[in-house]
Amino acid sequence: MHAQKADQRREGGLRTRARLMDAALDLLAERGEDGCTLREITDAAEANVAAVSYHFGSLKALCDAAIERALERYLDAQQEAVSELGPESNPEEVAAAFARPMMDALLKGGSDLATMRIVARAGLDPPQGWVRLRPRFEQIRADVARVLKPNVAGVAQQELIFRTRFAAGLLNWLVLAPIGVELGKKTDKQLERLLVPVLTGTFRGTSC
Amino acid sequence: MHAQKADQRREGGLRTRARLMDAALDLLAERGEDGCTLREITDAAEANVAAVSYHFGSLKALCDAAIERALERYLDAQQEAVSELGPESNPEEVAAAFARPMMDALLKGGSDLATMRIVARAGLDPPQGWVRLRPRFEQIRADVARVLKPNVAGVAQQELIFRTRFAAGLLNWLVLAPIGVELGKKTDKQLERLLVPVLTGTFRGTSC
DNA sequence: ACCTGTTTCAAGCATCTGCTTGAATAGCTC
DNA sequence: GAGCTATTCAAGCAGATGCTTGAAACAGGT
Repeated sequence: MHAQKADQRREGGLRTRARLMDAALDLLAERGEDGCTLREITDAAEANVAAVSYHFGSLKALCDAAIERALERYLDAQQEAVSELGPESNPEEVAAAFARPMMDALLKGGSDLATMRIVARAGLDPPQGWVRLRPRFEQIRADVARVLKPNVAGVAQQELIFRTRFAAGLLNWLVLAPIGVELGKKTDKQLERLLVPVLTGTFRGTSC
Repeated sequence: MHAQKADQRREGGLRTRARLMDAALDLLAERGEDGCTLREITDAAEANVAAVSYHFGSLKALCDAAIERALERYLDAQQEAVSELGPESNPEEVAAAFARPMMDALLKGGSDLATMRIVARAGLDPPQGWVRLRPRFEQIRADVARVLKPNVAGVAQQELIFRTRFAAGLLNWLVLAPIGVELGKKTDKQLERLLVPVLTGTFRGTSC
């Protein structure tokens, strides 16, 4: 193929592909994988139904791609927030860092919140590419538990990992529940004051 | 109508109605309201498709009825568990009582777990009859917050109600998430030892 | 035996589902 | 212009969806 510029010839194609992706992201966040139809997506993206088959192969493939992108975005944000913790961080700081991506999404709304809602749904109903991403989730939980350990007396590492999963579950539930949208109208500080103590308590359990 | 026994003539009809209800409960718990079809339900209930229209009017009406029954079952169990708390109960006892219905469902599985899964889904996506049941939910949260108040220093009643909502959200997430099924294989004591400290921490926040 | 009201059933209807198809459109090179 | 390739489009297909229909089956009462 003597077409170095063959892919550039039609940036319109890429634009359609991106619009489909964005539309899928929104609808997946709203209604989940079942419940959003091919025609809904193409209508929202202002594209023809055949565009999905052409660009992604199938509706399922498009959804998988959108979900995987959402998961990766979340992992990146979460990893960055947690990586700023030092070995001397107390449980409150860990909770604040851990909740940061979800809180930002709640406050900002839009496609950021959509991303987090997809992540939360993926936690309830693990998608195709879950296996590939799971190590990253486990790594983050292990990191959090390691930082937590010195400051939570008499609780085994394994149990701290469980508590981290519960904390993540709580945040996931929040972005999916109506109360989450409600809390998203508050200010950053208000939300933090409400959420961080709860997560701190989740980490610490009955040991103070 | 001179038919005092007209309703008794066909108890078979009631049996079909009940089978439809049970099948709907199971499928709603598994897949949610979207995602379970008329034919799936009637196949599971070994009934004809027309039976749904005949007994309930429509698929939606059947689902609404099943969801409402699940919510009422949950509210009864929750209310009973919480009512046994006294004004001197500490946060740990409150947490244990509050989590009792969900923990029982996880351990027992079957239609009890199905009921709780429907409740959890209803919390994320409030159904038709939510308005009618909401006061009972609010009453329970207020009761829990009132018992909690004397033992959680310096936290406003309103914030304790929020924490109770978070605690409920955590339990709801648990019955929907794969980890919940996993934890259901443990013993009652093991599950309690794992869950109650976390919920206690959720209630207490950073104040011990 | 006949009637009456309740419940079941097979068949079918209109609509929506995901996906395919063949033709049309547009940019690029020559 | 012609030729090539990438993209878009209207139309249509087979299957699934919720629901309706008219007939049948059945248990009583007369």
